[in-house]
Amino acid sequence: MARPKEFEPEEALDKAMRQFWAKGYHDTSIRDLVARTGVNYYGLYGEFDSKRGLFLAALDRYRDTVTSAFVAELNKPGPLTRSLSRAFHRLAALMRTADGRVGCLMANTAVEVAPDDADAAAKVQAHMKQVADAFRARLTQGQAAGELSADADLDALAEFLATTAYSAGFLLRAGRDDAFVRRHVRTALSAVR
Amino acid sequence: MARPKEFEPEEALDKAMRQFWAKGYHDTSIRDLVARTGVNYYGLYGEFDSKRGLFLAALDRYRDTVTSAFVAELNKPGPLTRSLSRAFHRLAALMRTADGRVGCLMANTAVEVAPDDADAAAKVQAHMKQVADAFRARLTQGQAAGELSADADLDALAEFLATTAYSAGFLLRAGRDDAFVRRHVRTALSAVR
DNA sequence: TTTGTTTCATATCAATTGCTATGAAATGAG
DNA sequence: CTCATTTCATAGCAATTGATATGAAACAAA
Repeated sequence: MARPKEFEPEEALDKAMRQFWAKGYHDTSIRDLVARTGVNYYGLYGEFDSKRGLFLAALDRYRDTVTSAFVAELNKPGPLTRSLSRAFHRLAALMRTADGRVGCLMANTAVEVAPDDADAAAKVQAHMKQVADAFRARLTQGQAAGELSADADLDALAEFLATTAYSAGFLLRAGRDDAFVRRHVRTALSAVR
Repeated sequence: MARPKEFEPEEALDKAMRQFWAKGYHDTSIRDLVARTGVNYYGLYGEFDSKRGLFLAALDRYRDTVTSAFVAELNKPGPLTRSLSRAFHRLAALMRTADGRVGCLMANTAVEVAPDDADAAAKVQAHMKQVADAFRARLTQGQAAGELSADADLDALAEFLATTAYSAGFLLRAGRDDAFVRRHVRTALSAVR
């Protein structure tokens, strides 16, 4: 018994996420978010409390969509080397959106807001752990299959690959072309043996 | 025949650089810069034209001080492996300032401002080239000394190491501890052979 | 249709932004 | 000392910020 909302919260959150992804937190205003989501102030504040609340929700959505897609790609069957290179290829695709080469929202956030926002920092940390865990699981599986030397330090390699993923996002956002990023990843993967 | 300035331009620029380094561009206000440098609006604008002008000048100063120090460390005599690991150790020290683990100003700028500021982007690009060139020169020297396989792709390795340097800055800013960064660098260096 | 509730569109708020103007203070030339 | 010049300290500017208030519009229950 009331006027219905004219927006889908998930859809609005997705659009807000893309805005933060492209422009960062400080350079995105509420008015930008209103324009991009098509949701007015009332709806935005009613749903997310504040600009910061919306941002934190966007980080969660990023984890549930982009990060998940990457991890899923990594878990697809196939030989280890092919798995890794395919996952990084997918990563590059994910970081190239309609807004351009936006990189990784979590990496961008780690640089721009995490030093001054404990909640954002916690979400970034959780994300990094999630990615490193996914790599570690895949490496463990590969080691069991004999695709990796028995004495390889899986923890170190997993964290290294996770950081390499962030580097790829950084390079794309910094304007390096796909070939440059591909070469970087190829060199990094040469450490996995 | 006039009132003398009460500040040293270089010294003020250095303080401004550290402010941008710690807090980024958008989250630093002119008032923050006035407070930190001790120079008033008149002096700041007379010397640097605008907030953006001051920022661009700060990027130049970073290149001339921090980047230079890193490159100098890399060029110190010694075996290749030791040179590299010592350079990365120095890097970690440079990225830990009185403001905390601030990472690399150029990397931070690449993420936060470069996508929307061509001049800043150009300075970041120049910095990346400078670092990669330094690594390439050191690798070439190492290869000549037989410390590196004859068929090693020096261009790829140099860019990889440059990106690894940025990654180290990223990790520090993201809050990872020194041991984590050290391990990452060690794993990365295993690709240099 | 009436009424109560919720959302919409927009106006408005105080605070902050980058930047400029203003007058007092500090110098050295005459 | 006088005075022109430059810097200092601070007040002020319009514009933008995050956030809220207000009244009209859109529903469903009665």
